[in-house]
Amino acid sequence: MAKIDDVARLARVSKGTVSNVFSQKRPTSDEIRERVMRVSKQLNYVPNHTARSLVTKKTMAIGLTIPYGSFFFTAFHMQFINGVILEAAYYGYRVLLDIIPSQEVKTPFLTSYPIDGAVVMRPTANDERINQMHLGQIPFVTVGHVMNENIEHFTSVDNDNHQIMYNICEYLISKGHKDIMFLNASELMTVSIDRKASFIHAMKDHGLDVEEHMIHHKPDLDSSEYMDYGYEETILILGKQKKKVTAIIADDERTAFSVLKALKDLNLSVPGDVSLFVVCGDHSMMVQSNPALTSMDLQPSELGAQSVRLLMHQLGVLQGDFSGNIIVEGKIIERNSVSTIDHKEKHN
Amino acid sequence: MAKIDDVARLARVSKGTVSNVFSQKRPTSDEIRERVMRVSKQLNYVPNHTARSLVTKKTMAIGLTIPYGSFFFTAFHMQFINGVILEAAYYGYRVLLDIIPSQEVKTPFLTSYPIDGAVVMRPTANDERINQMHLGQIPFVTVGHVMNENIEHFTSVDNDNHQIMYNICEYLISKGHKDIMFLNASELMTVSIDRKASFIHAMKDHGLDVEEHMIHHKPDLDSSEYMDYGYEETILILGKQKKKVTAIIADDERTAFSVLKALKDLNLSVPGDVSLFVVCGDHSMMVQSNPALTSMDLQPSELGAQSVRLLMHQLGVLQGDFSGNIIVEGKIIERNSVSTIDHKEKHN
DNA sequence: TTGTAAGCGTTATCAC
DNA sequence: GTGATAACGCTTACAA
Repeated sequence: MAKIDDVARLARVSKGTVSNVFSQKRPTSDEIRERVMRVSKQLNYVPNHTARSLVTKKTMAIGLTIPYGSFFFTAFHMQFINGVILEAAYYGYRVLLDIIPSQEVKTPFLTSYPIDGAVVMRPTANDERINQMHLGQIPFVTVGHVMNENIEHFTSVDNDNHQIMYNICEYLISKGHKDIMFLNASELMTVSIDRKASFIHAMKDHGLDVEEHMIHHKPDLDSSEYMDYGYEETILILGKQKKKVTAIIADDERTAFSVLKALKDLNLSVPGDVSLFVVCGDHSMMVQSNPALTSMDLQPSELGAQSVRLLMHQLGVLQGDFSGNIIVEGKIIERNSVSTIDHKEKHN
Repeated sequence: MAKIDDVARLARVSKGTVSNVFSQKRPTSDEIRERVMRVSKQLNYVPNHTARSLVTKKTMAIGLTIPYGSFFFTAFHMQFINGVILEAAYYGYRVLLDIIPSQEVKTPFLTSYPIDGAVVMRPTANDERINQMHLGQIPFVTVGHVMNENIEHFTSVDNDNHQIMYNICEYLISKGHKDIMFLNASELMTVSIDRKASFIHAMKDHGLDVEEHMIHHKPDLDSSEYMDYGYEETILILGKQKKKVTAIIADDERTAFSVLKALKDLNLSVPGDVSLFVVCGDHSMMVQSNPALTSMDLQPSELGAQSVRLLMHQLGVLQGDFSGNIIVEGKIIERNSVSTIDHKEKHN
């Protein structure tokens, strides 16, 4: 590969000038610029990204850290990633997928991350990756709030998980549901902690008790139960234990579909016997499902875009020291999986 | 951030020695290694990735190039990406998402790619990105074969699209279907070219004519029709034009769901009136759909892993100059969306 | 096994 | 506007 000296020599200018032509950081005369570009094309020269990074201390890449424990992407992840990539590209940044797989990895020793900043998706409590970023002094914004000791971090994007969960409960309760089963996200994630609290809160506010069988958490990725989350719980609680449950809240569409399958196996109809509410999920899937699934739209793509914008502020790409929380609204989208319970009927 | 000199000074060794401790390329005495590590921890030192890259000429990252025109990920993409990331991580490589968005981008001037190699997903005919890689001398493997002038490239991973399409057709024909509508992928992608050819081939082999209304191509991403692909075609051909169609082959699950919706709107049942066959698609979705969708499993995750392995051979990480095509098998998974046509019944 | 010093390919700082 | 030259932080011969 041709290097800057080759171009400089052939164009009979100094390397500094060639550099200026490409970086556009200093003006150059038309004549020289043209000559340099012509020679560059001829030699097939492009500036070496790594060398440039070494001196500018910018990699023009941001890391996208996917939560450990949700390695199988859901629609939420995909849409979020879409939002991040698109927005990052807009500012000339590339996205480095930064996933810590649970499997063994060959990386012998760590090095610094070749990124200027990072978007950390759904941090867990005391998330080790957050500590890493903090130590490495890498600017980052999280989706979902940080719960690490000694780290006060106020740059994050999130839905208002408290509000969202509260709204979902009120929605269901207003339809006459009292026996609600909540299939929450992984216990480790901070969002699930918030949602659980709000679930309990909302129930209490309406004079409803929360029993143990009503809240479940998604198992770890390594767990054999991971893929069946939703199915097993439904079979167990509604089938074997014969608990009364009139509505189920599922954490994502995969879980929702598992529930649907379990309900079918139990000969229970939706929403006739049991109502189903999905937190997030892919629109086209929700629509087509039978019945179409009522859901809470978390606007993942918007979350992704906003998180990048926040990061750009931290990196100085966007003006203004904009740090803080951005709340993206969640909207209930009514479809056909939730029905109203007529309590008089139930009295016989 | 601490640098290697700081560590060297404090540990009273040379920078070369510190380097050796971290890179493990040369043996170091236990005593010194320990001292260096202790000081490093104390100073919070990690080797600078960029500086290392500059001299080793390795970035330890591979690019993952998602096809232009399919910016909305399907299950195929997600599973493929999963396969790539996992396998790359195993060899200590990170993955740089390398998507060329159709929108305007701020990148003023190009630089070299900070990657050691790339996986190019679903290249189009005369794919510009392939030309770029070729020019930049970046090793790459494609998923789907290359159709660029002057570029002979034999390192790719693929399903046997000819065989797959042929098998699908034979499967449908064996069930008595003669009027099959094929909702193909984007016209630009090389896979769609192969599949179209095989579709026609298979039909001809069974004495069936292929009329114009039987083959469609997914519109461009920018097109307003993109999201409705499947719905519009079904309404148009089966509804307005009242063409006889007993089976539909959909390119992905999104398209399949759109078709399902259109069919419902047309008051046509699946598989009673029309059979539906999906190429690829997410297992959990296909299973839960009503009816469960019969599909061809393309094993995207396996494709991803294999493509990385091939790339590792090219990068010398894996031994042996393994270049060529790896074919990943496609398997028909029978569920409930395809029915057998009894031709006697149709004679009244 | 460890130290020394010459790069790696840019950009940045000065002069001019 | 342009040209020298010193960084940038590391690896790697080569020497010791």
